Parts: sequence; structure tokens; C-alpha cells
Amino acid sequence: MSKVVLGLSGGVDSALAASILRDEGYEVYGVFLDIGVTPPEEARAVAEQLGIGFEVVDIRAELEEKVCAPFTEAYLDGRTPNPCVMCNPTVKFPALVRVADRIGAEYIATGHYAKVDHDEVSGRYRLIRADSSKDQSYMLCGLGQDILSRVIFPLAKFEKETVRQMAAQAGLSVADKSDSMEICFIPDNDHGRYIGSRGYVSKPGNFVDEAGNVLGQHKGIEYYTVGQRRGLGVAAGRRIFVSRIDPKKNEIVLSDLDKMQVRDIHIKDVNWVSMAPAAETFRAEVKVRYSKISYAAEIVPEEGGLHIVFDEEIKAPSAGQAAVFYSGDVLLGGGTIM
RNA sequence: GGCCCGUUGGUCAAGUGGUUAAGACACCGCCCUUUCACGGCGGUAACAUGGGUUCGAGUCCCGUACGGGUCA
Repeated sequence: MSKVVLGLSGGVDSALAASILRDEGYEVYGVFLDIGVTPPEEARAVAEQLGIGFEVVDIRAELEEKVCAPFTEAYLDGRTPNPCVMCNPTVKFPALVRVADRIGAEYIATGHYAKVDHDEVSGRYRLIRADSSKDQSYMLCGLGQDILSRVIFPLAKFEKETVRQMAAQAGLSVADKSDSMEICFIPDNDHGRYIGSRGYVSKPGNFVDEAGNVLGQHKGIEYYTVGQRRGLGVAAGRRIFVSRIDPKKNEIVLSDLDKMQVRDIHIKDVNWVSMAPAAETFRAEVKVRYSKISYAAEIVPEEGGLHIVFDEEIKAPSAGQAAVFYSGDVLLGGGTIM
């Protein structure tokens, strides 16, 4: 019987994933990754209910080093980090792999909505969008071949609603638990406050227009992201958005929508997933934020990263977010917007 | 000081005797969403003040307060 180590959060998705794997004949070993925020009780209860192995693994130190610290630093530098994208390849999946290696499991699994396959031609493990509208492949763009070669995503072909129904049928106690949507280490969803709790004192400053006229006061640049409209408190009579964050001057520039369209971006720290690193220009559809549509673009390799030129102007990409490029449903790779 | 103009929700701004007093932006809520956001839907909220005229006043008249202009 094949062993699989599954990340068990205590939510519906991972619980059903465990149930599915068990029913398929795997020996499932549930691992709760402890970050010191949510207690492991629900996950433990699910494991007991399913009769699978269970363990709590403390990942606070790795999370702090690989995610929390860089996360904070990025915000203070005027960028908008994506902690989930950072965490998956550096903390979450490696932690599961470590347990797998220790207990002699070949596979690891999570409750993500995404697919993995192995392409005979290229010899690569590919990451594919899930059938579900809930596709989460974007969040996994940093995973390497070493990890993908061992990953199983049991929820790949299910819709969220189906998952809930199946969970209810399986009698899982967490079947109707609501989805978590906030950053896991910031349960109150207030990242500005979180950064403050790490000892940083917010520096209020000016909102200015493109000519430099002061439009209002901001609470501190770490509270904002490029493309943001709500929460600015500036009544201009028309919708205006954050178009630039200047950490040096501690200023935030507000502009009309048409003045902040962008034709191209540069990305760094590129991770090639379903294709080998490209030396030549190629075309793909690029997602600049999660839960956003993808835009057709030409991708040009350059020193240190990629230059992405969109066919049409797109709205407000934000430095620090992941740009992920696809060919159809295949996630080719991704990088960090500069 | 004299004369003139203005004062409507948090901001801007319609309204010209009878309106449930527009709209935009902001704000709040919900939906969406394993990041931050975008987006969608909905909601709260106003006639500077005191007197008149009139069946009826944000709309007309007078006084007061505040703001702007102008004249010696």
C-alpha cells in the first residue's frame, strides 16, 4: 500500500482529500502544520474520524524566516507580497516532504484545487489548472519538479460544491465549515496591524495626485497596494486608485484608471514549472493576480528574469505579486513582479 | 463700513413654490476571494440659522452668522 503524507488543516478540502485518498487505498498520514494560530484539534478530530495517522509539525520558525519576515519587509518597501505563493514552495510543501521522507512515504498531498501530470515528451511534471472555478494553481506557481513529482491533488476534478456534498456524505464533521480566506498567520485580516505588532510604527504621509498636489493623508504605506480604490478616504468625485507607492518620500500617488494602465512588466525569481527555462520569446496567457483573468502576452527572456509584454494594456499590476503564465490550462511558470 | 454674491448629506453637486430633495465620490454592509486588491450588489446620510409671505418654501421676502467679491 502506498503511503501519502497529507496536509490536514482542519478545513473541508483537506479533510475530503484525506477521505478520497484513503478510499482509493492509500495509507494516509495527516500532518497539521502548526503556525501557532489555530489549534490542531479539528484536524486531529478529522484524522481520528477517518482512522488515519496524524501528527502536528511545528513550522513557526520556517514560516517566520521564509514568509513573515520577507512579507513585512516587502510591505515596508512599498511592494505587495503574496504570502501564500511564498509559503507553498518554501515552507508548506517542504515540510510535508520532510515528513514523507522520514516515514517512508512516496507521496505528499494537499487539498488544493489543481492538477499535476507527467509529460512524457518533456519529461516534466506539469501543473494544470483545476476544472473547478476555484482553481488554485496560481498559488502553486513556485513549486519545483522535485516536489511536483511526488504531489497528489485529490480534489483536482471536483467543484467546491461537490466537495462539500461528498464531505457531508462521508460524514465529515467539517463538511459545512466555511472557507478560510485570510492570510493564515494574520487571522484578523489586518496586515497593517500585523506589521505594527512586529514593532514597526506606521508613518502617516500624503496622498498626492500626479502633479504632486496633496489629496489627503494615508495611514502608512504598508496599508495599501497598487490598484486599490476603497479605503482611501479621498472623495475625488470619480473613482481613483493607488497608482504608485513611494517608500522614500512616503507618498502614495492616486490616479484615474486610464492613467494607470500598463503595457508591460518585468518579473524576477522565475520558476519554470511545466516547461524548461526558455531562451527564446514565447507567447502565453498571464495572470497578474489571483482570481483575475489572464491576459495574452509575449514573454521575452532578459537578464535576471522575464519581460512580459501584454497585447493590450492591463490595469494595475502590483510589485511583489506573482505573475503566472499559462498555455491554456497548463501553468508554465511564474515569477515576482518588479 | 456701503453694495453685491454665496451657504443643500463626509466631499463635490442637482434642484428654480407642491419632488420619496438627484447623481458622483467617500463611508458602511453583503457577495466574490487560501495574498493584497479589483469587481458586483445594497445601505446610512443634507436644505447654515431665526422670523415672515403662501393652502404649501431648499426654492420668495427680512434679520443673524459664516465665506467670497467689490467700492472709497
